[in-house]
Formats: sequence, structure tokens, C-alpha cells
Amino acid sequence: MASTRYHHGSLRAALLEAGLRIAAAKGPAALQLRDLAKAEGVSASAVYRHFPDLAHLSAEISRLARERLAQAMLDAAAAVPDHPDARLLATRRFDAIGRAYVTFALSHPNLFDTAFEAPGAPPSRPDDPDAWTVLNGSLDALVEAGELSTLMRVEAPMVAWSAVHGLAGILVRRMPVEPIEQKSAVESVLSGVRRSLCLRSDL
Amino acid sequence: MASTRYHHGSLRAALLEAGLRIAAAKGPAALQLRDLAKAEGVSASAVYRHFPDLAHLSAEISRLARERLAQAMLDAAAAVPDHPDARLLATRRFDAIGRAYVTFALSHPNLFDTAFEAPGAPPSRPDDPDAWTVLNGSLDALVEAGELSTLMRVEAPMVAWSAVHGLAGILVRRMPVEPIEQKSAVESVLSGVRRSLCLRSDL
DNA sequence: ACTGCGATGTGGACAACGTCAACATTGTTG
DNA sequence: CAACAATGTTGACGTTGTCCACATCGCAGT
Repeated sequence: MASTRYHHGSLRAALLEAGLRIAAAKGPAALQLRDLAKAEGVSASAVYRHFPDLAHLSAEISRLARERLAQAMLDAAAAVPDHPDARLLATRRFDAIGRAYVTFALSHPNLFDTAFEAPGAPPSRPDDPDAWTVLNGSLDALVEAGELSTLMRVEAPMVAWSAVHGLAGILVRRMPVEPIEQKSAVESVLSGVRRSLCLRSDL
Repeated sequence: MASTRYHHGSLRAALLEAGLRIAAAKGPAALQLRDLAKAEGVSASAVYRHFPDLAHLSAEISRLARERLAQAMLDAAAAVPDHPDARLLATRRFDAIGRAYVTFALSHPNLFDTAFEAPGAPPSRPDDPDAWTVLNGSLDALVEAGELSTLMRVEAPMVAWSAVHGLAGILVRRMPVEPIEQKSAVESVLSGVRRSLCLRSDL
């Protein structure tokens, strides 16, 4: 706790936290080894006691960003008010996680970049509670409620994730899309996904 | 043409060409000023006579990559055999450009990255024959053929591009998508887009 | 309680990178 | 043919990631 003691105590966790803060503020490209070290009042070489190199540190921060995104999706699903109609409820939850995905990207564009465009983003498989897992959980609920056919269930993840992930990336990167503005773009894509999966449109 | 003459003659174009080659081979992150210069047998500072800095050079190369992608889409649309049924023809062309988008990304993943994830990718608007323009042309043809309603026409670009761009990005970055393999993922998403826009499914 | 020893942090060095200023060479135009 | 703008070179600077040798701490074992 003292300001100047030789050993930091929990440098690894502190570096990740500082990195997440910097990445959220200035984007994944701003993750510099010397800055991270200085932010924790520590020498640059000290980082190498906890990470083999900057790439591994960045990858870990990227993983944390993906975790935040997944958590935002879970929170959004949990915030959907209960409803007697199981099919309607499952559809609303599905809609909520898709909307949360895009909302997260728009609210924290740098974190979204960090999650998916940082060096060494997702080549690792067992990614804990990531967006993919959350999406599949929601789809299972749709099947269980009888709102999604088991046949559609097979292709549903790619169809839904492609649309929502693509939309988020396009909006975050401010691509040449002026005809309609962001809000209606989100609604269009989300209802488009529902049509793709033959879900009900009235929410 | 001589190997050693003081003035290169067309250094700017040569740098862009070499950059496109390097980016296609090793990705946009491998675009280094000194390497580019050395590839043309020229000093590093010489680059600054043609580009204000590396970022602008990268952005130009990124623009060229986007041009290649758009050209691949145009070629694919032109390769669709003629058909008496105008609606079917327009739908097939629409399908072809979407398929070309994903195919390009899978065939040239580094170029695809260069096109959209390179520093300073698409903040500039008048992007000549880019993918967005090609897509809109195809959608206009669908409306003209009476296959796409003018109401759908408004949201169609975002719906279609989000899905296809998202799919391409996901497949290129090898995200955790093992349940179904690439080929069927492409088919699922493309037919999903057709369902989203209420187009016919029989091609 | 003391003594090692592994874990952790420091300092200085290195090569590579983008960038710039000062100078050299070329081709073109009056 | 003389000036000049365009283009290329050389050498340097500051910053980056990385590594090596050394310093310091915490904790186990006698």
C-alpha cells in the first residue's frame, strides 16, 4: 500500500486493469509497454516477469474486453421483464442481447476494437463466457420455447452473429453509410435477423 | 529502366504496388516505411516526397485493396449467365456479389484486413467504385425488376452489408465457429439475407 | 533466528522504427 | 545555358520493444 516499495504486490492484475483503461480511452494501438509500466510506477522490464511480451499482454487485455462485452449481453438479457408467453420472452431476450452487442460497440468503440481487432484477438478457443456462448444460450432458449425450429438452430448462430457483428463493426468504423442513421440501422438489422430466423416480429 | 539511376521515375506508383504486394502477403501490419523503400531500391526519406507519412501511404494502399474487392464483386455479377426472368437474374446477381465479397475475404484474408482494418481505412467518403456502391447498384436492379419493394430498399443496404461483412470478418479471423464449417456458413448467411429482404429462395 | 534461494523489480543497453533537416542530383523551362 | 523545382541521399534524433546483468524482497528450511 505504501507508495514506494520495491515489490508491487499484484503487478499482473494491475497491468491488465491499466491496459483495459488505456485501451478503452485511446484504442488498442495505444497499448505501449513503457506506458503501461509507467502507469504502475514500475520499470519497463518488470512487465516481462508477468508476460512473455507485449503481444501476450495485449491478447489478455483483448480477452478481458470480450468478457466485458459478454457480460453486457448477459445483463441485457437479465433485464428483460418476465412475461407469461415463453416464446415472446425468449424472443425479447434474443433481441436484447443483439441490441446489447451493438450498444456496447457504440458506447465503447475502443473496447470493441480491442476485443476483436487487437493483435492476437481470438485465436484461442476456450474463451469462457464469451459472446458466442451467450448467443448460443439464447438460441437454445428459443428452441426450448418452441419459437425456433431445430433445423434453423443449426445455422442460426452464424446468421445472427454475422449480422450483428457486421453492423457493429460498420457503425464503429464510421463507414460510408449515410442514407439512414445509426438508430434505424440497428432496428433494420435486428428485425432482419428475426426474419432470417423466421421469428415473430411483434415484440 | 536502368538498375541504378538517381531518379526512380514512378516511385509513387511503385510504392503502392509493392505495398499492395506486401500487404497481401503479410498483412497490413507488415507495411513498414523502410521495407517499402528498400523494395524499390530507394532511401527511406524518398518516400516523403510522395506521401506525407506512412499513415497516408497505408491509407492509400487500403483504398486500393477496397478497389480490388469492389472489382471482384463487379466481375462476379457480370459472370452470372443471362436469364429471361429479370427478377431471377437480378436476384442471382445480388447473390453473386455477396458471395464474391466473402470469397474475396477468404481468398485474400490479408488484403481484406488491409481494406478495412488498416490504419485510416475508410474515413474518406468519395470512395469511387467501392463495395457500397456496387451493392446499391445491385439493389436498384432488384427494385427495377420488381423483386425488391421500395420500402425494403431503404434498409436493404445495411441489412445485406452487415450480414456479409460480418460473416467475412468472422471467417477471416477464425473466430470460435466450429459447429458448421465455412462453406455451409456462407450459404446460411446468404440465404438468411434473402429471407431478410423477402427475396425468392430458389436460385 | 539466520541463511539461502526463487521470485520480482531496476538500470542500461541494443536494434529497428518513423521522421526530419541539410545536402546532392536530375530534368525541365525560360 | 543558367536557374529552379522536383526528386533522392545521408545522417541524425526520439521512441519503441526487448534483453542482460544486477539489486532487492519474501519465504522456506535447518
